[in-house]
Amino acid sequence: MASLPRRKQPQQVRRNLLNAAAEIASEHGLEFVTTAEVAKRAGVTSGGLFHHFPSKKHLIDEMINAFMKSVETCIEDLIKKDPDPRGRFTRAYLVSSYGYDPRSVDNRLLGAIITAMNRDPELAEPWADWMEKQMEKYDQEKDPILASIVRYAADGLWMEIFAASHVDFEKRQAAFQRLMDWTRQL
Amino acid sequence: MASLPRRKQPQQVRRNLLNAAAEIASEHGLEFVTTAEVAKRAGVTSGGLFHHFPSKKHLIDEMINAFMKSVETCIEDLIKKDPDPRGRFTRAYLVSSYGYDPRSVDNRLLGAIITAMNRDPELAEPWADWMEKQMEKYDQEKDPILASIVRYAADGLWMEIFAASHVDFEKRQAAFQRLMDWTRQL
DNA sequence: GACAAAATACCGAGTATTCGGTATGTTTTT
DNA sequence: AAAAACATACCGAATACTCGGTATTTTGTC
Repeated sequence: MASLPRRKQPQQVRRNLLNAAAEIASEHGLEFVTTAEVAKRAGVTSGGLFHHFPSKKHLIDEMINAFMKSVETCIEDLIKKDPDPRGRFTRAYLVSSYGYDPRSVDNRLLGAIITAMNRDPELAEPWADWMEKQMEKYDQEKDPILASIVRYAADGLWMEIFAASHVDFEKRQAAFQRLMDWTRQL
Repeated sequence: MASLPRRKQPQQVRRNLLNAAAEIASEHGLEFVTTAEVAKRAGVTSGGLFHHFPSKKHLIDEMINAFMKSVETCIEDLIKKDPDPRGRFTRAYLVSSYGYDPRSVDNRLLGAIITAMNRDPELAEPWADWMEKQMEKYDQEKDPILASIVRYAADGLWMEIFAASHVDFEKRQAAFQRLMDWTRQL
């Protein structure tokens, strides 16, 4: 079968570059994302990459923003599907933190991004703004302190997977269950 | 006053090198720790550094181990000074997580190290072993699940400082207080 | 204690490699 | 023909690490 002449799809190449960057960051960490490797995985040369992005920073920033957006929509979906209005946001936040598979691409990528946030605080701002907006919308809870504790614990649950070498999954599950129960009485 | 001829103090130079590495890591992140800069800050040339350490990795690993040891002794001191035997370990863990000043050298260094743990899991093992040992010693609590939740929340409290751009310190303080109360009834 | 010998501590100029980025072509689409 | 979408060939700076040499300290011997 004679293949049709391949038409160039620049926007697809662009997406490929962003995906390649995310892939490398999740596999080995943000520091291993080099322009040469990203270009190679996207089936393009270095020159091609710099045709689509004026600098490496632009590429990375756009990749991070795209991922954060996907996390946001994930949480928003969980909220929409939740029949119980009490503590919806906090519960969705908890589920999304706990649900991550330690080896998953997303979890490792999120780790790389949070790391980058520490170095570059302006990266954290869109996320903080979104959080604040969600809080205003949903945080009309009876016990906002308990809600914040649940969210702190959710972060801890996530970090355990991110940084710990071996984990007691039974205890972890039990802690998650109790936290979930707490969100019902918010 | 004529200064005495300066005697060489190799072990002091060694410490200076380790301190310089920690300093740079806490100021700008582990990725900015270069052998040249470390040597410069320690008042030594690159060659001098590699006389004391066979590779950069050896230098970094030793620096990390030293810092982890200091955190361990900090927690152990808190335990010793605590008159209430109930939930001692969990309380000390919580205090040490909450107490960190966001801008402090130690907190930023710890961030850099935890980041490195994700990339290099063998770095996390000594810490995990120590944690397990502490758990066996102190975790004879009535409610081990609640204890683990408090510790998860402590990690979350720490991470908020590490990664967030702006923080509600009042709410943070309130959450800390309630967590402290919980440790009294463990 | 004097003194040579050996070991240690350190210097500083390199080396090979990697990386982000550029300048300039060549092909494809419009 | 003009513009967009790439490829090719470089550049300059940075980095971990090496290596030959020198200064300093310690050790062994009388």
